[in-house]
Amino acid sequence: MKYWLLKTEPNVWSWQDNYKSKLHTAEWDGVRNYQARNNLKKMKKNDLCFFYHTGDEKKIIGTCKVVKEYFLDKSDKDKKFVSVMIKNEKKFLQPVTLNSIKQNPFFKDFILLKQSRLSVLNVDIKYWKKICKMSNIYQN
DNA sequence: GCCAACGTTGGC
DNA sequence: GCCAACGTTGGC
Repeated sequence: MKYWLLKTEPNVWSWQDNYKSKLHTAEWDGVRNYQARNNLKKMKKNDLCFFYHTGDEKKIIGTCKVVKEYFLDKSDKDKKFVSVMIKNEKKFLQPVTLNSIKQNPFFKDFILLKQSRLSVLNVDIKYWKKICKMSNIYQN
């Protein structure tokens, strides 16, 4: 089981938009960066992802689950990029802000901070657990 | 709105 | 294949 982080500009596609979709499930499309695409291709069914809002928000809103592994992104005419299907899981009681992550030295090697332009990235389990604690969703 | 950090494109 | 010029992302 792997953990990921998916970035989106909430004006374009938000947590709420995804939640309003049938079965809270929607296609994660529009990725046009090869490194991000390669990460999409590594995602397995039931892997979990953080749902991150960029722009004015810059915070992790909640978690979602990969319910369908990668397939061709129909919005890409050149057929080079792929999508996955994701389903909303848990909305954080307390969204975890980029700022709070940056403040904590624990996260100094987190890819989120090192490659600010990468929109689909792997999350080490130690960061996953720590962020879940900060969100007040999970007890441990 | 600016700009750093990347990515991409196209001339050579 | 190099790299200058240009385009994009996303944090500030």
